[in-house]
Amino acid sequence: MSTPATIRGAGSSIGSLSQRTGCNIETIRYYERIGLMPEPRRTAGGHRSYGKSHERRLGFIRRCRELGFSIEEIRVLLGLVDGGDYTCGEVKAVADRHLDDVRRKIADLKKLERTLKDVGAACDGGQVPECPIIDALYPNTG
Amino acid sequence: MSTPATIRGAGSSIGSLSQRTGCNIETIRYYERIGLMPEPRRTAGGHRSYGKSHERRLGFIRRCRELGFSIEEIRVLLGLVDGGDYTCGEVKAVADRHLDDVRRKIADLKKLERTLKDVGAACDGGQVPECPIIDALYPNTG
DNA sequence: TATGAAACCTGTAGTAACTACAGGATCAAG
DNA sequence: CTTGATCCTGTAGTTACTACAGGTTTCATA
Repeated sequence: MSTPATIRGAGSSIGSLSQRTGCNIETIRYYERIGLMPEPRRTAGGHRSYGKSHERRLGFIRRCRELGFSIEEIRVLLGLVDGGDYTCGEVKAVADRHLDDVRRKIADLKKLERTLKDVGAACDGGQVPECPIIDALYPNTG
Repeated sequence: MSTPATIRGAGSSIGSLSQRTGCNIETIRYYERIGLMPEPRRTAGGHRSYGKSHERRLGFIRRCRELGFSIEEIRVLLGLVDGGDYTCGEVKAVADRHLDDVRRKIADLKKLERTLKDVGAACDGGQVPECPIIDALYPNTG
């Protein structure tokens, strides 16, 4: 009458939290070690026991990571949330700074893509030795 | 009548190689340690002494890194060059694989950019607590 | 030739964000 | 009570460098 890991609010094991969130076990322990996740209660034998709030928080962290926020950015975000008195402006500042980062990365990669395409275009991929790509990769060959 | 570091083909110091290539000293030593750069000759006192071929090779490595090739990809490329019997096709294969990687990264970042923009749009950045960005970052808040 | 600062040497440890063990304890089912 | 799955801690590995500490060499100047 219940999922194996959640028997009447007794809390769930790290394994089942891992399965539900898609975050692997070592990573959950890692987040605890670096202080993103709070220390959970333990069973008599010392096994970690998680509740709903842990799952929510871990979900938040994972979502942020998917969106490319760094651990330190997430720490700031969580600090605001934990403090409880954050404003929209504070949160938006973090998000906007991050958006700028992402846009810069896109621009860099696009430049890179063009160069790689150009470099590759010079080469027909044949059996001939002395590939023009190699030459192109030597800066100002003289 | 000569640059301080290059006295009559005697080879240049790691410091001047660093300056000419823009690659910092620790990194040059690191490339040597991992086998990308060959061990250079040494002075009587044990200081590294580089020639033109080292500068060319280091230039190649740096250029590849700028283009986002990983150290292992560069190792493959250099292996082909060092072997001397590479074909255009082999080189192009490495470059094309890398170009695919870059394009995948661009696509991912663009998706991310859209999401961050959407998330940010919900927020007016005001003084109000309870920012909608935070809510958006909790996955399926129920 | 002596001196002293700048550059160099080796080896180790730190960075980001995890992942992967080793070696042992606990849990849940039968 | 046994057994196999899961969990525990602690340490080391990953990528591509960077940053020391503590000591030696070089080289321009006095």
